[in-house]
Amino acid sequence: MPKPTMDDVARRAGVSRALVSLALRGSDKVAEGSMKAVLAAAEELGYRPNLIARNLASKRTRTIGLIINDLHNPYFPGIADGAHDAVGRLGYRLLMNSAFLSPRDEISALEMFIDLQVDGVILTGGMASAKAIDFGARSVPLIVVSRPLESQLVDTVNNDDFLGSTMVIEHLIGLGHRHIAHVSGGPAAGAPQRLAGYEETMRRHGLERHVELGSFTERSGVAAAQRVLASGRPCTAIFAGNDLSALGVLDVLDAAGRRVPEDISLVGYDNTYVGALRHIGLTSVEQRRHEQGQLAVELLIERIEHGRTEAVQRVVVPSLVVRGTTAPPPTP
Amino acid sequence: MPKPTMDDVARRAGVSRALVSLALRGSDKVAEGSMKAVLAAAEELGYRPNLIARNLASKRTRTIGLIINDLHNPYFPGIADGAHDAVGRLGYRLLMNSAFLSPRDEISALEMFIDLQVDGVILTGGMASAKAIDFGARSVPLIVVSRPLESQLVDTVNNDDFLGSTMVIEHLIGLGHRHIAHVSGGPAAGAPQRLAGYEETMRRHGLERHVELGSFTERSGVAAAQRVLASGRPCTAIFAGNDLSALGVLDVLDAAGRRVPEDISLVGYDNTYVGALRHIGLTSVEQRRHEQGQLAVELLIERIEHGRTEAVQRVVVPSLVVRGTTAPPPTP
DNA sequence: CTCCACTGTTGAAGCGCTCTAATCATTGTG
DNA sequence: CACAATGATTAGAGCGCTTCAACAGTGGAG
Repeated sequence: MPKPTMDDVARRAGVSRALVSLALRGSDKVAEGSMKAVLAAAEELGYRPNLIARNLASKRTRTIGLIINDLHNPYFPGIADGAHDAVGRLGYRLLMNSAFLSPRDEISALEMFIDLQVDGVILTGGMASAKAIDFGARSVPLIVVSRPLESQLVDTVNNDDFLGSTMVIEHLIGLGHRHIAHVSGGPAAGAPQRLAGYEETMRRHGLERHVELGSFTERSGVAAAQRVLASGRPCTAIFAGNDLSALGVLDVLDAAGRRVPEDISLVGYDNTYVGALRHIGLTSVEQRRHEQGQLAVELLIERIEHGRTEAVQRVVVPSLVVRGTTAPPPTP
Repeated sequence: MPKPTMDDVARRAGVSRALVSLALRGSDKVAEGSMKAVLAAAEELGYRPNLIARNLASKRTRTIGLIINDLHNPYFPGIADGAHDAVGRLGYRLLMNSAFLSPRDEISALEMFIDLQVDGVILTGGMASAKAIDFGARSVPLIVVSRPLESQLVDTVNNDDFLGSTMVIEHLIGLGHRHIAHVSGGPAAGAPQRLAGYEETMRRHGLERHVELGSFTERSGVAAAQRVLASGRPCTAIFAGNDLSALGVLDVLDAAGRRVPEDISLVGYDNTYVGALRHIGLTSVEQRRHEQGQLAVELLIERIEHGRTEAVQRVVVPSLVVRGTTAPPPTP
């Protein structure tokens, strides 16, 4: 049997389709009696409004699309949680997709959301070109989270990566480290800012820089750490661009028999639950993901409902979380 | 300026809307010349088909909805990857949502997909009632992954939890362990089967059982491990129901100064990348997630395109991955 | 030539809803 | 008691597309 439509409900309740439409959306111009009749009829028929038809007719979807760059990265769920909370509170729906770490998939996820006419899109992390993002922003309110981006069109929410990175290096220098290597994230979201914070702070303290390229994945952390060790350059501390790559670094240090933090200190970024496990106890930087996710939804809805058009850039303040992987360098 | 519609393209190309529709979907009954004219016109206008309208008219969406039980659990991304691959290969789209670990959110995600008229839904993990799931299955082809479920309506894909669990216990017993505690997952997906495998195997070997209730989260692993230690019962090995809770157990053992595996062995389930980190080196059970994700999509499309209606239950064979957290028990 | 079978194309109906403007029913006012 | 005002309801157009039946145009068979 085909699904009941609004007409079926109308017939059963003895009213017009228009009234059913109003009643089901809780309009206050529907008489109490009619309201009850409609709700009863809908209940009896097991009626569920067809969102496709509704969206087509109303040209609104009350839906926000969330694109997660990498499902494997424990950084992102916190953002999703924040978005989920805000969306529920503000009467919207959430629809998610992943970029599967590929700029191409990222763009097609964005296009899909645009074609589905979602009211707004949140892009987290990711590496799609700024041009592609701006292009998308011409079709839908768009906000980019956890990825610093210069744009006249899209809003952004970020933690202050430069500051967070500076805090890390100051912490290590404060402990007495002079030889600090950085495993960068390359072009990944926020990585250039973290690199800049590292370089600026090292320079300010007159220390020599040592950067190895990574990509915010565990694998890249492994490769970068191997290069650090192979380089033969003195190194008493490694600042990895994110927790995930720090875990890769940790693996290599373990395998090489270098004790953490006795022989070498290690810091990550993102304060993920994995790093927080006591067994790992990674010193890291908290980004306030939940807040970022909520903020993103709120900003988006500001655009959707109040028609704001000038782009805003929101920055949340990161904080250093000191755990067991950092200590003074070994005394020679 | 409003977005161009199909009529705009038709006008510009000097053909009818119906022909544009055919051309854009690559029909072979469109003359070469018309095809080119239509594509050119669409290109020039920057036309993108409105999926909502298309879906309404065609009553198909070529979209599969994937509901992930817990974004924080590193188990699920592997399933999503598998689904993503299969979906791309078979010409469908993927849309995701999370149950945010809540049966209520799980059901509303399911309802949302139904209301959006997706062609099929994949439910991973989760704890929604079988009744609710069967109800949903009456509205959309549904498949449940990584959660054993008896149902006449929905397909399922699982690893053989009973077997996997048996392998774990046999491994521990083979190492010489006699006092093996199990941190179960309660009613969580697959947990009862793993519990059964534990109990059956222990019984068969004439060993005493020791079960502490958990819930497949890290926190629950912490609490359960504390109870194991506080119980005063002898225990040389712990089998946690999944990797996530094993990590919680590990935390407690670390804090209590119990060395793993010298004092106590630890096994997880799921073979997540976190457990695989050398620094942790958790012995675990591989579930072939990628395969499960692919299989789910294939089964779903079988229903969608070939109208299969009898439910099938697919089982993939798990395998034990021995790492550094298991060793013979300490000699007294 | 006529007839038929194609190939390519189109008009129009319709998917299930929303929303505007018009209609109907009821009440209050002078 | 006529008339305006208010409240409740509905007809109908329309959202942007697909689809189906119908229709030209072409060419080959008879």
